[in-house]
Amino acid sequence: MSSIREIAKLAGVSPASVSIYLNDKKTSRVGAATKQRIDQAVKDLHYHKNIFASTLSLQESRIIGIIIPSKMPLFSNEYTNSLLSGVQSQLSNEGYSLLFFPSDARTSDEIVEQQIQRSTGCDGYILFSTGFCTQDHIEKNIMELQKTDKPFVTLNIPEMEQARLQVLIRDLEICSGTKYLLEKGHRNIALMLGRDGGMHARKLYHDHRSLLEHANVAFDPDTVVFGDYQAQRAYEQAKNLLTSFPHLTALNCMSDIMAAGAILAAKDMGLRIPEDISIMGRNNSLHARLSTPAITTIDLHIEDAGKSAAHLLLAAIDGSAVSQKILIPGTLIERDTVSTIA
Amino acid sequence: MSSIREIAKLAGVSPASVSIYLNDKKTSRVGAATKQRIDQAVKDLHYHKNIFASTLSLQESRIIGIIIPSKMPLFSNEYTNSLLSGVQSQLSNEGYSLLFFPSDARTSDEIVEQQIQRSTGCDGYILFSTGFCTQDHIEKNIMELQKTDKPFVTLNIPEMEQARLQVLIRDLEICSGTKYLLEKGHRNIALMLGRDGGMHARKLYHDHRSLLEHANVAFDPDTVVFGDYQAQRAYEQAKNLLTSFPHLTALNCMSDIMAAGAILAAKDMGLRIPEDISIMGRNNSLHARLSTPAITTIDLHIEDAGKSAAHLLLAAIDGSAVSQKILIPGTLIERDTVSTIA
DNA sequence: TTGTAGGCGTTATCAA
DNA sequence: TTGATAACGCCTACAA
Repeated sequence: MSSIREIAKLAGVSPASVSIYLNDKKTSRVGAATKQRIDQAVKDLHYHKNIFASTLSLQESRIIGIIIPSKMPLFSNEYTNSLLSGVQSQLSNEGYSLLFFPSDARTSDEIVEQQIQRSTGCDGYILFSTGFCTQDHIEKNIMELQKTDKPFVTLNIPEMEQARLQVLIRDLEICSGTKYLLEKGHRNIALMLGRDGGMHARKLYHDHRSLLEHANVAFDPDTVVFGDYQAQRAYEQAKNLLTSFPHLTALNCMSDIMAAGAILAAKDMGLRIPEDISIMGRNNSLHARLSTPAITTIDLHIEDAGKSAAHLLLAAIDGSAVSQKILIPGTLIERDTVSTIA
Repeated sequence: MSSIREIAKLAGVSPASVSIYLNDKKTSRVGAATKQRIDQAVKDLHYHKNIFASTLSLQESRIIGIIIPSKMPLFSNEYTNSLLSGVQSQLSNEGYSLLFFPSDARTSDEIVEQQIQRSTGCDGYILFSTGFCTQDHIEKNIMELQKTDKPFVTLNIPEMEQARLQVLIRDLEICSGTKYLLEKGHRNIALMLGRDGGMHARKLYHDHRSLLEHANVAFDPDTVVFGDYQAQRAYEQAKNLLTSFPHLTALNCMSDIMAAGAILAAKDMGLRIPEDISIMGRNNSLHARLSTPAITTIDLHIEDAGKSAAHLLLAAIDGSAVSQKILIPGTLIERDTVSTIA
């Protein structure tokens, strides 16, 4: 591992000159001939600057820590991946790297604590929420992050007093699938949610219920089920719902993948979609487009949310943003799984 | 940003004692009373060890660099995500972090060069291949990686002399979808590939062709198309193929998503699957399972491949692996999109 | 135009 | 049981 000193020796100059030249190729601080010798030495010794040493010296790493408080394997969830994709593309544009930390903890608050332990030196953080995060844990996570004295933005986490920089995906806070189904004349709507205890699922539950009540529709708690975001589970739950509540005319699913599972269930029961049963997804993922029938869904603009978060964080790092909330609204995508009821 | 020195001062001990204690809580090198004072100081000052400084001192970062030579946004491709998921879960178990680098370069060789530039200090690398990588570029990438003097493993890259540590997904080298279709009696098989120029696509092309020739089936180059791995493109290409070559009985697609696009095309043309046309996918992704009809596909065990790569890299880092090739075989998953031809 | 010296935070060696 | 000191590789202020 060749160091700047070896380059200096080989080129017959001082380490300072090498450093200055390599950080600013067109500096006038170093002569043309010297520059050439340095270039040659760099080539000969396969020199690359050690980011750890330079971070230590500059007190700036150009690395962003990604905090995802989940015990599931990373990169296995379409939703989080889209968020990450947005974050990465934006950060990459500005020359920032992304760091993902290990953790062997069980609960989401311990995971975050461990990850922060291994993260000192990052220039900032993005905190994701997951189905595992309870309100308590998130508050703890935010406090933990605040102690680092580095900027951070919360992404896709329900509104929180404590967080200064937030990007919110609005449709996770209002249950607009239910709203749409009501407009289409549906009155018997089941709701299929993600993990119980997750903040999003809870919020959706609450809003679903009040939307129904505002529309003077009786609310039956048994028509709301919590799952695990997986198609298989949704398949089983949809079957149960459709047999237990035959008067149901619509299933509002928290994700397209759950909707796809529900569609399979309905088909297997000999029901036609949308004539016999309407099914809403959420996300506008590829599954929604490729399904037959194509799934009516809500585009959450997840990637944009990721980009916004990255953008906001960079602004905070260079000091131009102090406190800000960005709301990403959803867009209804009407396809073939919802019928109108007279 | 409190340092070990401030902790030492507050606790009334030397930095050395603090360091030793924090790295080994039950050391006998530090007295019990001292330990307590250190713990208190750590709490009071929100101290976390600076990984950059510690890396510099230990010459070990416990960070693995992930090199993905693509200009597409990361985390937006199901295939790569599964690979990454395997890599991350395995590495996380052993306490390693993952680092993703930025790049604004255009070609895959420049991307890798830039990324390596920003990576010195990582303990090792995993090099991914992408549809953008030509043979030339990959060779250059490997050479570049070798110069770092750190271990690296190539993942999902066709066999390469130069690389010492490799994990190969076997089915990307033999076109087993075509083999299966031949066994099922098909003789008129079109092949729908990913990006032209990509090494995998080329290899598949070659093997498809020789499988046909071995079976004494005439090969028509016009029945092979290159795409972009996207469903939309596959949809259009499938329509073209099915109109231009009405005698076709099967479409072998390089990915499930392309297969899903092809299925949509066939349906739109009024063809029944698999009675009128058989369609093979590859990957055994969620799309294959959720599609109607469910797609017959080849499970590539992508996540396992990622885990193997991580495992191999860790073995190389601790010196127990020097040179090794791991082959991940594919498994045929028979579902509902391929018929038998008498 | 160039070199010297000190510091970034942590760790390891050696002496007390 | 503890403390002083040098080293990891880079950067920058200051001196030449």
